[in-house]
Amino acid sequence: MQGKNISDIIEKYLKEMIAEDERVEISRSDIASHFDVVPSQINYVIKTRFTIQNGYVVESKRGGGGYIRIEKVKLLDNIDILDTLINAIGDGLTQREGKAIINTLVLNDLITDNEADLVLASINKQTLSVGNKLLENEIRANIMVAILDHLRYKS
Amino acid sequence: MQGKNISDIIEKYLKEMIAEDERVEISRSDIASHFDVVPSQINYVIKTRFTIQNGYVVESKRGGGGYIRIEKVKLLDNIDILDTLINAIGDGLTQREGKAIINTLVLNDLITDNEADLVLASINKQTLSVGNKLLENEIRANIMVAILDHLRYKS
DNA sequence: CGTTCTTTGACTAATTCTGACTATAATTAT
DNA sequence: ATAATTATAGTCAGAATTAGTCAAAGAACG
Repeated sequence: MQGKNISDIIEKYLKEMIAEDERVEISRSDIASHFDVVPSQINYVIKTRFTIQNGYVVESKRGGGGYIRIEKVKLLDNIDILDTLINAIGDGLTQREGKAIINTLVLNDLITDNEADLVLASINKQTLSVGNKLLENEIRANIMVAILDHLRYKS
Repeated sequence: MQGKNISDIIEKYLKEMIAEDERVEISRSDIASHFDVVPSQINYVIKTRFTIQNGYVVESKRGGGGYIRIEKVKLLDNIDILDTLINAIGDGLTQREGKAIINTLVLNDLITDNEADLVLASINKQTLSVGNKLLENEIRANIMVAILDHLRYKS
């Protein structure tokens, strides 16, 4: 698993940093030049090895003082149901289906009533009205998946 | 909110002043020379970090004895601010502006940290990515307004 | 062999920094 | 009073500095 290619080496390097600090902020170009690879390879490493499924949350900022921040989060136990729901969503979700999912989340104590109300407001038909049913359902699906992904861990 | 770029440092400095006094009056050129930047950088810092979305109101005066006054507003005292925010949103909202608003809502105890995280996931750039930035910002604006409207009914 | 994973780089996007030019208010000179 | 001068702050566009995307080429794997 280690050392076969440069991506694995960079992965190991970053994970050693995170093992110490739980949260790490890097400069993409610094890491890239340290390992003598093109900067976009850092994006590749992050996209393939620091996913939320693996328990990592990544944020970044461009411009002067820009950074990539990688944080290790603790995944919760209930994630099977989340995977199931995400798979069911696919790339489209109607309002009715969305409401059903939110209901499930409340019943399983994954979100509170108040949180459910906010999510409902977000995925509401009028809120997402965009003159194209297919696109609307796709956006609703994206939002729902983002929320389910967030529920994978505790902040 | 780090210290790698000078704008963040100036932001932090000003917020420390405001933390003490709730309202602060500065001389643009003094601050600029204190941090050794051009004066217009102070405008940049204010425009990007002390907006109404961030919960600040800024007034200024030119000419002799001129100043820039920054004041932190409280949503509780001032429920009109919700309308002001909705107005400011108009028909487009960037991710950055959205984050600022959500942060302000948390600081004013209108939503919890968990609720904020869910809303953040909803309005995230990746989530709303639809290949058209104008449309993306419009959807984000719709979501944010729906949330703010919901909050108004609750209180 | 064909498939999947890795590497590369050209192009894009976001954010910050800078300076020339503009606008406004107070003070001083006529 | 009015005009000229001085002292502030504002705007805007371009340069500089980061990071992101995407697709094609190359390597490894089965």
